[in-house]
Amino acid sequence: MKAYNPHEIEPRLQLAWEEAGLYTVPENSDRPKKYVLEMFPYPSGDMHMGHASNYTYGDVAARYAKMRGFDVLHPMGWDAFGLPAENAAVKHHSHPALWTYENIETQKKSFSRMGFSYDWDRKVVACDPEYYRWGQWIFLKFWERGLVERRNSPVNWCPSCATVLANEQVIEGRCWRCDSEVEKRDLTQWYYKITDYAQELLDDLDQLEGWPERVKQQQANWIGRSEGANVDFILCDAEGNVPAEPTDDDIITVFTTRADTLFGCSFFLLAPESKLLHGLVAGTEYEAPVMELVEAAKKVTAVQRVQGDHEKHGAFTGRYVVNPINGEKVPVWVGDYIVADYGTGAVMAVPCGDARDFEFARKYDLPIIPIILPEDDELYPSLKDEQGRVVTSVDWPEAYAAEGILVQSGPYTGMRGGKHSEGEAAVVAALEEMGRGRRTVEFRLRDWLISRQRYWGNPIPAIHCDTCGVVPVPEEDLPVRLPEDIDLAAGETLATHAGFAECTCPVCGAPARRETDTMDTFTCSSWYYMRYTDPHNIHAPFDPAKANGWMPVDQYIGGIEHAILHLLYSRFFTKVMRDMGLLDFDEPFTNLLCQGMVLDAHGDVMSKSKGNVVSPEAVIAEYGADAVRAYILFLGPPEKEKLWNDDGLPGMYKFLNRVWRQVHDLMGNAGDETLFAQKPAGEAAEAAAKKLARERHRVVQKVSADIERNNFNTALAAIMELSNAAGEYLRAFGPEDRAACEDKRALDAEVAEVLVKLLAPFTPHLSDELWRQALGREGFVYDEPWPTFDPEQAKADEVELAVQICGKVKARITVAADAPEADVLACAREAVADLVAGKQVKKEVYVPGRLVNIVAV
RNA sequence: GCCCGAGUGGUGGAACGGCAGACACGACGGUCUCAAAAACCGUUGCCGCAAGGUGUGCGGGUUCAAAUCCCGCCUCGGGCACCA
Repeated sequence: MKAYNPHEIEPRLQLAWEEAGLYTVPENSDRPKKYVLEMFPYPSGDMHMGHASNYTYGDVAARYAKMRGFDVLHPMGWDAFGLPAENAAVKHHSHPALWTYENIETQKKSFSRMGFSYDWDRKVVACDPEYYRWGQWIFLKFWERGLVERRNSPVNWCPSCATVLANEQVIEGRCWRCDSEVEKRDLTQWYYKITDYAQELLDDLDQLEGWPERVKQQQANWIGRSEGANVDFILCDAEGNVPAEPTDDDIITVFTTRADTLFGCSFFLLAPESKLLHGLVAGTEYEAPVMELVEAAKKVTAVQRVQGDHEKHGAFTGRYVVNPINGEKVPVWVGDYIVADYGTGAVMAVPCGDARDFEFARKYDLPIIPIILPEDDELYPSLKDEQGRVVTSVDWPEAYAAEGILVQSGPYTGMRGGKHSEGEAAVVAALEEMGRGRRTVEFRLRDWLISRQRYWGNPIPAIHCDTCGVVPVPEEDLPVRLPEDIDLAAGETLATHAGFAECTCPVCGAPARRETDTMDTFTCSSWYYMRYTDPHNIHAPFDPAKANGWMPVDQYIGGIEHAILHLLYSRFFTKVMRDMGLLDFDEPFTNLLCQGMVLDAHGDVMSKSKGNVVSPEAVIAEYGADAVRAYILFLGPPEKEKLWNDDGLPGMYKFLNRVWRQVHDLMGNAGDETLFAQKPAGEAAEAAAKKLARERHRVVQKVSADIERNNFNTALAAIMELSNAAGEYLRAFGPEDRAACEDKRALDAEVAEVLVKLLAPFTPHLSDELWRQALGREGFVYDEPWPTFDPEQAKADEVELAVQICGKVKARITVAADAPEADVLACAREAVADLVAGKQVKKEVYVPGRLVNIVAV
């Protein structure tokens, strides 16, 4: 027997697997399919521990599925567009493609060194024109379907990245990538109208039973559906007179979820960015203070706002509107806490029921009219009895936003108020009746801003023509290729590049300008998983038959940081492509596993600046890929954060060594390396043999179930238990003892095979080497069927039970597993007879295989 | 503020409402060795010499039985946030 040497085995087998095309998945077989996918990486440089763990989980799932008889699609690729490549190009005076492809090669080698079972024939690289042309094609199809829009509005601008960002890419007012403070700018940009799918994106979360609850919750939060009503207020003069026939210009609509509080509206607010504002104050004494506030509001950054407690500011416009529910005149103010692009950008203020309005009313001494009270409030009886009493702001301690009883609310007084309340329904019904309100739903989700002012991305296939306007690039002209001769270090961009923008209008043939913005990299990652199903198609992004055959992804694995971004966009793409007739399913990812971060031993994030980074390459160099894989899996459940402690790795290496020797020993070819101490065979020894035979079945059952639940750590623990049982057995019987007994020879061979196969998804090199070298088999263990088990044989014929008195363990008894309840109880009573003596037995509970509980007092 | 999730030995972590701490790491003791490494054996929640007691963030409750279910807190992590 040779000693276990991963450094010799692993590279040799990796080469053999590659030469055999082991991971090339067959098309059109009659086996069931399984699509196992890990989120493709950004080619940032070396493989880090996050990659290693993420892809190890996927590899176990894929290898297990293959051995269970599935055709397994398990591809890999690179999310290759993005800013780091540009920054590197500037730094090294080279081209982003160079840096990108170099990193891809480095990572690809690392992945192979980990022994991952990827079908490399299906590699997808997002910056390859053969891939990105279809991203452009999808853009054109979205455009045809009215899902592309170019519009001017305030957008998030990252000054450091020199580009705009999507809402999803702004985290607490900062750029998701470089952490710079994001500014608001008014710019004309390209959007994908994801809001058209807001309702379905929300509803279909319910279908996703295989997704973690927190991810669904986060998406629901982000989509942010609010049911409410639009209510029309009408501009009036200072006396409260409204035009007899109000036109659209006289109406300002607000969105509210609390129409029930309309009687408490004491002022009215517009966002500083409101387009109506200037018309209301132009030429009046109010113009100056209002405009001053508008200017001041522009200077408040998102970061300042997020950091909370930003004091509210407002200014009176000198104008009034009439409240449709009671005809009351209320003043119109501008308030810097009103969000311009949510609802209508105008709000009815009800200070008694809203903390923000309350704060504003206090500051500017505006009336606070109490119209809703908690049922047990002490003011309630007095207000209820004395209709018409107006309590001033001095009397009213704080905003009451919860459900309550409406007071001072005309015909609605006494009704329940609150969101979706009786009062709310009644008020909206009345407004609808008079044509001054209607039910509506608002979403927090904004359209997806996809244009970026960067070079290293997928060019937006559009052309600007002076006569025809903005027109699409004809399909046959795709792809719009990125020019290769660009000097980013000298500050050159697509917009300043000589030649790129130059073109002719495809409609009228006149000289025109090409769009010089590129697409958000998240457009590339929104459909790559479909491309894997048909990666070399030159006529279409994919053949719908192939995509429908493999999709949806059965098991998707990636980081929690994409809970919203990538996962929401991908769901959106899937739904649009379904509506285009390309796909016949609604959701791209059936089961989602979000892995937790790998942290250092103290629980800190690994970072270069902290100097606490553990490189997978370095530990592979010491212990081999199999030990690293197994150790990662053993650290804990995938979805939890994992603390990497170098001290544990040698332990895993030791375990693999032990299995190596045990398998050889079981096969009778350990030679002088039979290291296990010999004990004379006897009754205890026979018990060890019996236990091993039982464990062989029990452990296969447990490992199978655990892998299916992604509990890889406990699956490995169970394999260790089988190995421990094998160790006891091998210590009890020497090679000669076993060779002389037919039953034992059979047990030896069976346990050796089971150990090798159970470990195959976890430590593929070790298993595959043992498969041929120790077990003397042919082919690859990857192609072998997963071991089966017999639940009957997994059961022990004798069990130890705890005997409790009132829930406290007082004794233990051993009984036959199938002993009748009466016998077990009799045995239990006897075991604790002295403790029960003189007491009255009230109840006896027998849980087979577990315990007997005697309740005696 | 709203919405999720998590608190178990020295450490990572196990545990369909049924013997808490599986499986490991570490530590301690031992075998082998001139010695060390490797390998192997044993001990290891806490208090206690022991009998025994006690124990899953804290306080209650349900139950024959609670880490697990319910109620109220505390702490930590994550998401959203002047979203009307």
